[in-house]
Amino acid sequence: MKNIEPKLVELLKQGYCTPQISQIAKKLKEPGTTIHYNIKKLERDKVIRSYKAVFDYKKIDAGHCTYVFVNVSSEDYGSPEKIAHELANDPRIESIDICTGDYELLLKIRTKDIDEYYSLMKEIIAKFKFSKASSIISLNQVKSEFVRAA
Amino acid sequence: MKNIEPKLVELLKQGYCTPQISQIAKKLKEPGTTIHYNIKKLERDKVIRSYKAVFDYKKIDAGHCTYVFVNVSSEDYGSPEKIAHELANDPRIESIDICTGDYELLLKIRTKDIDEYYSLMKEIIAKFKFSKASSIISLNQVKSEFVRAA
DNA sequence: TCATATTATTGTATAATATTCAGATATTTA
DNA sequence: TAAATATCTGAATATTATACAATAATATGA
Repeated sequence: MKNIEPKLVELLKQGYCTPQISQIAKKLKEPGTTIHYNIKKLERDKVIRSYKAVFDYKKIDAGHCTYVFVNVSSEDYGSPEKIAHELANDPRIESIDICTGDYELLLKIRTKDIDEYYSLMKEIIAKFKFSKASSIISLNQVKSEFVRAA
Repeated sequence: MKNIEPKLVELLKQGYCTPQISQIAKKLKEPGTTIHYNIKKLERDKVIRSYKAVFDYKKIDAGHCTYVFVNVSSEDYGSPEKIAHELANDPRIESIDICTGDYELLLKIRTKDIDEYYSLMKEIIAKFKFSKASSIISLNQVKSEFVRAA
């Protein structure tokens, strides 16, 4: 058998979706062409960045969710953006923020389990020479990406 | 003129999108019917929870992003889930986690500006009798919902 | 092991949906 | 207030998803 599922998940996690114009038209009781026009405008103006799927992350081996506060190395302290952009390549990192407070970066990380989390952290701490990383583990994800849990 | 934009944003923020089967088929070089079958399976098994849009939140009056750690009231300490589910109704709250550490809840909040943030916080602190709330403001959102910033 | 049931793949036909286009209407600009 | 620009919308068309049926692969269990 072809194992298409992981490829689908990877594509749908970031994009490869599209708005349901006729469903929206029905819901808002407006002509489909009007909805179409307005959505294209939002796309043209880059108000909409992407259309994507939201998963039950436990079911795609990404059920272990952790927030990580990071102090970057003293050399990188002045421009954490560079590291942030490199971290953005990792598909296990859901979000990256430059933030106020005692740390420069706040990461949201999804891994299969705490073991995978541990190895990812060791990897990125070594690679980017973080001076400190402090973790908060999510025990229950009630809402994610504006979508409520089942 | 009809001002459809805010209604579109509200709908697309949580759903009203669908996968682009033929595009995925082209990308993965598989028959469209095979992709269709596999995606329907993911939906049937509730692996996929929703299809939605990701926005440039600055452009939809939601550019002020804050992470808020919450201590709930002593009465609610044993079951923060109840409050979490009520908070989930607010469209300005992107995510809600029950978490480890010094706080019970971690919220991700998107408002137009710090004024709207302030009034929202006053509202929910009063409503749910939080005993403490500690905020970290996002200065730069490099990646959100698995999608990189422009 | 081998028969049987279940699940997965895929081409063809059809249904549903998005998109184009052109004309009308509203709004902005100068 | 006239001209330019942006928005709305119905009708025609193009694209895409879906239903179906045949086939193939895998799992089940005596």
